[in-house]
Amino acid sequence: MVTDRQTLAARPRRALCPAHPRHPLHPSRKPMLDLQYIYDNIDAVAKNCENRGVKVDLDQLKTLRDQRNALITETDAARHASKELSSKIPKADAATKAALVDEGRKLRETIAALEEKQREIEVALKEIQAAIPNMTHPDAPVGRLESESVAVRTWGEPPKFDFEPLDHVALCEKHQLYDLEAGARVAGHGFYFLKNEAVLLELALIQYAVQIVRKHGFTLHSTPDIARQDVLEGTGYQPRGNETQIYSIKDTDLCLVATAEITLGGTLKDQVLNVEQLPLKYAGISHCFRTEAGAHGKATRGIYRVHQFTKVELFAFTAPDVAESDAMHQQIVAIEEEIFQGLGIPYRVLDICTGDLGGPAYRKYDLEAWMPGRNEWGEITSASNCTDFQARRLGTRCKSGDKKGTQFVHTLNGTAVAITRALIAVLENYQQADGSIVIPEVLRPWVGQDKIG
RNA sequence: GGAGAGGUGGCUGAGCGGUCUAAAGCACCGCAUUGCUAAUGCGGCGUAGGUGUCAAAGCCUACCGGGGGUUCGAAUCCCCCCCUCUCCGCCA
Repeated sequence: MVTDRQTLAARPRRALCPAHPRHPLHPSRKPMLDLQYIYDNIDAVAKNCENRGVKVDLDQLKTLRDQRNALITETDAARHASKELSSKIPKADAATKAALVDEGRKLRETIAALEEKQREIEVALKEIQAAIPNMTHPDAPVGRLESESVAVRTWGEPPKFDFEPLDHVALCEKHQLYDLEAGARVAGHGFYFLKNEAVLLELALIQYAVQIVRKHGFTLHSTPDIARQDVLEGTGYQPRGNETQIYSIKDTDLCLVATAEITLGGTLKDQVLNVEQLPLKYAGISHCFRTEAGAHGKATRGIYRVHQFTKVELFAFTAPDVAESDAMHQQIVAIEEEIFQGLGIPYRVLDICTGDLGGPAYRKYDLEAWMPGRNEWGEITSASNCTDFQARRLGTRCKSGDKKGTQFVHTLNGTAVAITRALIAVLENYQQADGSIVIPEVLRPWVGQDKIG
């Protein structure tokens, strides 16, 4: 994912918490850790929250959990009584019947009151539960600051220019590769027209990425660009509210997707799979729409941070086993690296530190490309292993022959190529002294020329 | 967008206000039996939560597309929504 971690990856929590569990902003709508797991591993969870810089009242959670269980027992007993009573009514004579019906009516009220109480406790409980982030891979670097993420490896050499390199803004203007003014006129700031070779590059990058991921067994999808609210919620996005990153369509429950992670993850919402079907490897092409709320003033020049871009995304469902999802995570990162190595873009791989993981990720690697125009590294991809955190909310489970019941699968997502960021990296790294831009070898079959200008 | 039909357990499919604790069949598993393949009989066969236990068994509750309502009692009646199929309209 190419995204501002502060705003999207962190997925800020709601400010207000409406009481109804079905309310779109209700905390239960977020992915979360299993309640029983938290209860049984309270110390480990507490330690993890601390590492991630998240404050949670686990004592309160424990209290509420006990209250909840007691209430469930009580409510179930009341319902049992009610059922028993009802079954007597058909056989009763008229006199006792009236009395029984009356008693039943009272029982119904009791049950309703208990249920109401249970709901209240559940709301409070889930509010805490939803604030608890996923557990963390033992090898992930512990740290609070973005700078504490660890560069695990670097590939390629930042190009040395014997001239003053231009940034993508200058390059795009010079070669008429985009039209920001027209974009703003048509749709507002943050929207843009790609033009000329940039259009060909966009198509070429998609083709190139799609060919590679397909080679690695990812099933290609071109996905809807909109999704229902409950799909957004299932994948852990907050569709509405003040700080949302998501555009929603008025008077409907539809939203513009921020990534194909949402649509691909949604494909198996509430499904029970057979463990033998796993892993499932999906790739999706979609447009991505992001409001970038709260991101004003940060790198707003050009197309580094925009409200819409096109992306090829990888998504995987694996067996509920950390060894499995870990291996898939490595594979996804390897594919991302293969893509950027093929493009000849220098990059480094960051092992994201605990404080910057966001809620759902168990571990996350970002690729940052060298961007000469910024004279620094810039995020181009992001790959997360969400273990079962997202699947719990999505309701994607699997059955394995030897085990009773079902387990939540593990989900992973990663960027194959996000067009705007990749475009910046290509343009800036391949610029020449004469102002022209060389087209990377691997893209030429689709671009149809070897340089711009 | 309009009209009609329909969504029930892994699948087929009955039930249309009161042991539904969901019939039956298929599939699947176990046992028995028949010298093999196969057939037959018997039993089992879901998910989630709670309780219980060292663990389990067991017991309780919920779940018949989703949500809400009526009722002592709802798969069954009422309202809203979603989806599928057929036909019509519109359209790239």
